[in-house]
Amino acid sequence: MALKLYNTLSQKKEEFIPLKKGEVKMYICGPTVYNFIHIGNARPFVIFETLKRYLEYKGYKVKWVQNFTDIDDKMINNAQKLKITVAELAERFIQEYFVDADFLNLQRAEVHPRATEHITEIIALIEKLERKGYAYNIEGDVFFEVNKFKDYGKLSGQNIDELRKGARIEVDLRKKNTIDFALWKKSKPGEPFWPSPWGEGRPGWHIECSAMSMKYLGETIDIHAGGSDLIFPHHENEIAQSEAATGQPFVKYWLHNGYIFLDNQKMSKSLGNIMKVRELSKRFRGEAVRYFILSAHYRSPLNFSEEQLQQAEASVQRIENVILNLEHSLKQSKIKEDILEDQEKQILEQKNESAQQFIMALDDDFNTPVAISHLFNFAKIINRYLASNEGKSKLVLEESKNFYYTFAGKVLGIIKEKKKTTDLNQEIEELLKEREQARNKKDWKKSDQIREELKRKGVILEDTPEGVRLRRIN
RNA sequence: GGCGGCAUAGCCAAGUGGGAAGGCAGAGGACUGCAAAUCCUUCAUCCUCGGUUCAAAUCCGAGUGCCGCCUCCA
Repeated sequence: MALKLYNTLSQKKEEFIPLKKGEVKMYICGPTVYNFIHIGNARPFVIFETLKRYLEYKGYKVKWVQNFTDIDDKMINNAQKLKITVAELAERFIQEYFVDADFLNLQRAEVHPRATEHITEIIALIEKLERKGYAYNIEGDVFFEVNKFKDYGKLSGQNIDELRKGARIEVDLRKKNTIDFALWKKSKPGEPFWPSPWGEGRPGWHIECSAMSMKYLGETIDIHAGGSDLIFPHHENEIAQSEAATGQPFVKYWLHNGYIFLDNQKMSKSLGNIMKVRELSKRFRGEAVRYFILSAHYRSPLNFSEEQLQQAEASVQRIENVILNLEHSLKQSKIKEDILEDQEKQILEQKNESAQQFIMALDDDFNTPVAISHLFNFAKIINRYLASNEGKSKLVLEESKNFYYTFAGKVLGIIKEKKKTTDLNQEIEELLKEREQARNKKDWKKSDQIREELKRKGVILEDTPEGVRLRRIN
């Protein structure tokens, strides 16, 4: 089955064919580490990390790079405000990023390069552009001359003349053209700087991604992804500088996700309508936040609300429950080996069908909401089977469990392996025994009290026809 | 002004020509000592108006409302 992805460059869904068979090189624009990330920042990280998981599931070897922007105006301003150095600020928020990333169940990229650690490569790239006549130096500021790059605007569908008209930015009159952008910025007093052929300064914003993408992944890569707001100018400029320098296509598939809205407006730090991931982590589980993000198609807008997160919690729990139900049944005595009845053969077929549908959905431009719906479809089927009183087939239970661990766990990352409920402490064991005795005596009051007490200790107790079942509150 | 997106149930969200998926919430029922979990049943004139078609949520046209990018931004 072929994976199709919507390529911003062609504005069409295209079949995904990697440059090198069996291997995928992808670069995700990471955070500028001047503050905590918010849920809008987290969306592309979750989406494209999930895409990476899916590519791996499909058997690709994925090389995934995600950068940290650790030098720019915002970094400098915030460092000044906090009275620390830019480097200290970066260090702090890189650590904080990883705390949030772990909460979101994000796997690490193969490399997390930082702009300031690649000044040599950046300078070399600018020099190359200068040699080829695409860059010009004015008093220590180096600009990219957009008019020299004929494909400028191909990603964002803009043409140069319109861009000129629409320019709202305060224009640096020294530039040859209003839309020329900075490759290297001369440092002002008090700002961090690095020596360069053009004097002391620092890299422009766009050049770092070009330099690091090329360094770790090569001149042409398969996938470059980020939020839609990066299409212009960031990614447009990356294309210009990279392709001007190498003469090669920079990226085969450009992927962009839609925004997260809060109060009907794009969530953004400058508007101040943000919800930090750190804030959410105090009230919701990472699984639920992940589910929330994956519950809409990645290119659609997604509205943030507390209610949405609560619904996501409940939905995740339904999937966790089906796994719990399966595991509970597997521990029962009435388990059958091998022999399958017709009904059971049918269930296995339905499981395969659901798996296939799940894959088809993701193959169709990574349609996670549809994929998720198939997890629920099969949940109904398997729960129905589990609710019957007959002996259960071990094979059916195992395969079903596997289905969820593979798709909900490994691929989507919306469930984690649970702490084993078997490692109960002695106190809880005692309470369980006590309650069992009370129930035998039909002392419901005491029995209910103990159930309440267990709940306070983080264990939810459920009575089933096959004995008590325990569930941990996370 | 240029480029682009969105509008489907109480809430979320798929579907882009022929059955309106799925989740959350709600209602009723089954099971249970009670809960919980689970199962069964139930829950949509697809923003408006025209048009094309045997057939439209889906295609075309007009309109309404909301939003984004063109400035740092995921």
